[in-house]
Order: sequence, then C-alpha cells, then structure tokens
Amino acid sequence: MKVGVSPDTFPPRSHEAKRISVVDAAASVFCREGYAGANIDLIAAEAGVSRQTVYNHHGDKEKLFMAIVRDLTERCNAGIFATIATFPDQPADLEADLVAFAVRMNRNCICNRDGRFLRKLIQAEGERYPELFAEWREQGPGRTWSALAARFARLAYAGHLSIDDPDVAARQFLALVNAELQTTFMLGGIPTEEEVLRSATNGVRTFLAAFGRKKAAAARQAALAHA
Amino acid sequence: MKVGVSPDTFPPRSHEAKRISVVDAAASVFCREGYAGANIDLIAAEAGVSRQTVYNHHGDKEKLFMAIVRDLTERCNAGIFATIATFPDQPADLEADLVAFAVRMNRNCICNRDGRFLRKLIQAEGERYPELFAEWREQGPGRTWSALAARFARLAYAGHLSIDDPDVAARQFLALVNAELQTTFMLGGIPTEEEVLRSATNGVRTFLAAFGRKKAAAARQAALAHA
DNA sequence: ACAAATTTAGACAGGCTTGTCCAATTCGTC
DNA sequence: GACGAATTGGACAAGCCTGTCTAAATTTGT
Repeated sequence: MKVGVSPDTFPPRSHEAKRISVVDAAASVFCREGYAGANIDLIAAEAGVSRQTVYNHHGDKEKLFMAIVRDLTERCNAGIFATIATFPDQPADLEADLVAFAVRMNRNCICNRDGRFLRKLIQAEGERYPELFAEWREQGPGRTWSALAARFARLAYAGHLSIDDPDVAARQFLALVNAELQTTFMLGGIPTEEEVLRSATNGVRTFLAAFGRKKAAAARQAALAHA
Repeated sequence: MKVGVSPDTFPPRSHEAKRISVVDAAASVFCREGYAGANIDLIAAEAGVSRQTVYNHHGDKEKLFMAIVRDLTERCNAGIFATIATFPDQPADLEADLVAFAVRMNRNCICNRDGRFLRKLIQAEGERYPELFAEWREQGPGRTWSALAARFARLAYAGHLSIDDPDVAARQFLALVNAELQTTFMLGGIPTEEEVLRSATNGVRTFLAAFGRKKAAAARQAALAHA
C-alpha cells in the first residue's frame, strides 16, 4: 500500500516505530492477562506511549486484538516456511540432520516469542473469534503440514525412509520431537536448549526406528500384515 | 468437617446439589470467558441460583476459581489412574489392545469435559497461580507418566516390546496417539470418535514399528549404534 | 404445622475500564 | 526558526463488575 517515490520515508519514522511498540506490548499483555483482563492503560504504559496514541493507531480494543493476531499469524507462518526450507533433502547423516532440523523448528517457530504468544491466544480466544482463527488454521497447520509431508515424501522417494502416508508421518514427526516439551508448553514456559535437544534426539531416534529404511521396513510391513 | 451419625444426610440435600451446580457452571464460564472475563452473575444464572448463593458457598471469585481447579484436578487424576488400570498387561492382540487403551485414555481423560476444561484453565491461568498448578503438575503428568512408564516396562520385560527408556516411551506413546488431534485440541474442539480412533491407530502402528519386538529391535539397535 | 436455616431478588456503594474530548507540548521537516 | 502533524496528560461520562446488605419467600427437618 505504501507507494511513494522515496519508500519507507514518507510515513514519519517514529510513527511506525510507536505502532510496532504498541503491537509488541499488546501481544504481551493480551497473552498474559487474556482478552478481558488486558487493560489499554497497561498496554500503553508497557509500550511507552500514551493511551490516546493506542486509540489513534488501532481505534478499538477489538480491532487492536485482531491486528495482533494477524500480525503474529503472518510472522509465524513466514518463520515456519523459512525453516521448512532448511529441511535436509540430501542428508549426510540422516539422524543428525533431522535432529538439527527439529531443533531449528522448535527454536525458530514454536518456542520463540511469536510462536508462544500465538499459541496461547489461539487456545484462549480461538472459540470467540472463529473466522479470525479459521484463517490461521488454513494458512498455518494445514499448509505447514502439507509442506513438511512433501519433504518427507521426497526423502522416502530418495530411499532414505520407508513411509506409507507422508501426512501422517509429518504429524507424527512433530509430535515425537515435541513429546517431552508438552508440560512446559502447557504452562507457558520456555524449555531450555538442552531440553529441546533431548526431546528432538529421542523423538528422531524413535521416528527413524519406525520409518528408517534398514530393517524397520520389514517390521513395519509385518505389523501392517498382522493388523 | 461434616461429622455426623448418618453420613451424607446431615447437610440438606439440595444444599450440596446447588454447590455442585455452581461448580459445574463456574468451570464452564471460567473456561469460556477466562478468569477476568468470567462474571459471577453469569455463573449464578447458568447454575440456576442467585448471585448471593454463589457468594454464600464460595465466598470469593478467587476462592471459587481455586475450588474449581482443585475439583477438576482431582477428578481428572482419578480418571487417568482408573484408565491406566485398564492397561493391557497381558495382551492377546498387542496392536488392537493398545489402540483400545489409547482410545479409552482419550475418551475418558483428555477429551471429556473435565479434561478439556482443566487443560484450558492451566494454559490460560497457569502462570498466574503457580502454586495451584504446581500441585497439578506433580500429581498429574508426573505421577501419570511414571505409572504409564511402569506398565510399558512390564510389557517390555514380558517380551512384548523392546524399550530402552520406559519414561521416554510412555511420553512418546501419548504424543503419537494424539498426534492428529492437536489442531482440534488447540481450538478447544472435541474430536469425533472416528478421529480419535484413526489417530490412535496410526499412532500405535508407528509406536509398534519403533518399539515392537519382531524385527524393529534390530533396526533400533542399528540406529543407536549408528548415532 | 412449626421453627430454623437457606435462598432469593433487588438495591447499593466502590472501584475499575473503555472510549472520547481537549489544550498544551513535542517532534519531524522544510 | 517556523510550520504542521503527531503525541501527551488529564479530565470526563458511561457502563460494568464485585461484594455487601436487607427483607421477603422458600425449603428443611421434626
């Protein structure tokens, strides 16, 4: 929208800076206090601006909330796709590469500020704003899991894995590498680097035991036949 | 406190009935609206009592909230341990029995009213009441996972599974059988019976591919040696 | 049927929050 | 240095919510 001869300078500099400041503070307060408990005065104070400035920029408590969610959704999706782009398509050491990928995924998308905030807002207010979070649902998990599934399918096609349903495998991969962080996530905490690494290591090990090419394939076929 | 010759009849009947009614309504409203957004008038109306009765029984909004959380925690833990007691220690058909167990676990503990409510309250207000939820953390996930790990260890000892670390296996089991329900949980929804069954089936299949006795053991050892 | 306890509806004060308005001040730009 | 736009602090009305109080109505046990 901002079309001008000299880009990025037309709107006054600190105007946009304050807007960002307000958005950041609002995300933090909405997360901490919930929608009803979030207090515009507190947001303004935390952003270092006056209450009137908050209203000037975003008009309304509800509009402000919507802006926050859209902002977080956009940034999180961008981060997730950027990280999926680093998927090890041609792994040197499959286990080590997948562990590293899982750690990146956690650090850059799930444990970082935006990820934690968006998750909490969705959990807390998702039912109240269906249309807002339906957008997230389609753009986020839907596209993300497909993209990840495509990478796993390619890895299987190249002979590194033995996978029947790449979509299922992708979801299970994410579930496994986060298996030991659930309690921490539940309480809104931030796992340590070591916890993230251990959960990813254990998760990838089990994932490869199930989907690895070597001998697991036989066991997997046996299990399927047995069912 | 209620010491009497004829137990359970000393306090008037509908007194306790109203108390339960208030607790149920409060759980629902706290969940839906968040702590700050929960409105005592609405709780009273939803419970079919007057506002004053709510105050007579629980004294305070915060005390009421505490009572709700304690109540839910207690009931959920009881349900979880009751369900763990149905773990297939001597499986006829390991895959089918584990799938059935996973479905029971989901239906009776995670997807039911108490489970969904407690999860949402912990996520939303956990940081605000650390001592309250610390109790849950120790009594809930801590003891639950240990108990489940013990069952898996017994299954491995009996030769049905090949497990190195039962605690890790137990957490991964739960993560796998819930892998496809994450998005639904996140938005507070209730998965259909079919979704629960499919997620459990896929999860158990992968779990057995990784920890099953037949040939996966060899693959697992290979993966370990390779790391 | 009686007496005690509980419940109810409504009014009420006190406090907090949202959103608006306005005059004074500061900031960025020419 | 001067102009215009943005920001500030504060006051303000309106509404909502909590928690208390009261008198009337209802329920309970005997």
